[in-house]
Amino acid sequence: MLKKLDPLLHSELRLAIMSLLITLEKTEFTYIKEQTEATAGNLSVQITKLENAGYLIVKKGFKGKMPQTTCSITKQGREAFEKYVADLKDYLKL
Amino acid sequence: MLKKLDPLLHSELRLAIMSLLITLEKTEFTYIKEQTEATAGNLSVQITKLENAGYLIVKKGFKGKMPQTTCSITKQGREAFEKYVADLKDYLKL
DNA sequence: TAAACTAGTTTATAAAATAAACCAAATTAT
DNA sequence: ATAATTTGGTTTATTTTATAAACTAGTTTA
Repeated sequence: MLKKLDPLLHSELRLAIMSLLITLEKTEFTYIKEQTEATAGNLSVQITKLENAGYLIVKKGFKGKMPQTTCSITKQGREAFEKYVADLKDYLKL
Repeated sequence: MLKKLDPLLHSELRLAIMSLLITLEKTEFTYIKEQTEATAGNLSVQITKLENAGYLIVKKGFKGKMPQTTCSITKQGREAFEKYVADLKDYLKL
């Protein structure tokens, strides 16, 4: 029987965000925006969802005088990602 | 850069349907319903979407006196599934 | 022959994704 | 100096999607 996929990760943009974070460990909002080609609004919403789930943490500071938001993945987020990959493999026949 | 995922396949239920069809080649509606634990209504809707996209074909007949709907994957469906798997691998770091 | 079940479809509702509008401050041009 | 533009976002509204509820048509069982 196929496992239920984590609905929080089964979203193209959120998966892309997590995919970046899993290799980069710490990433700026603007960089994620560039890489994913998402709109800022959409990105903001999806990052907040991942934050609320405890999959990443958001730090707000400044780079020079400009505001800067950085995200980093949590242990919980990493584990959720790995579980998602494992669950999905059954669907993909991998 | 991450590839855009086929939105038709990036749906848990539709992916489960395609996942069944890709190995079984021909499958009854009722069997898909059992395996996926989806409601009949939801399943009917999602099968129609896959049919409209040309990813599967639906045949209606009878098993004894009872109506029977069977689905089978098309070449196009198989190719779309394979492309989806390939695209998704980048997200999953596989 | 009435009640319950099978095999679905259609339609309505809930949830999710996305875009549009907005805000505050910084930078650039006049 | 100040007006216009850009940066870095958030909030809210709209669209899309997923899901569930209600319905249809016929069959089997009591």
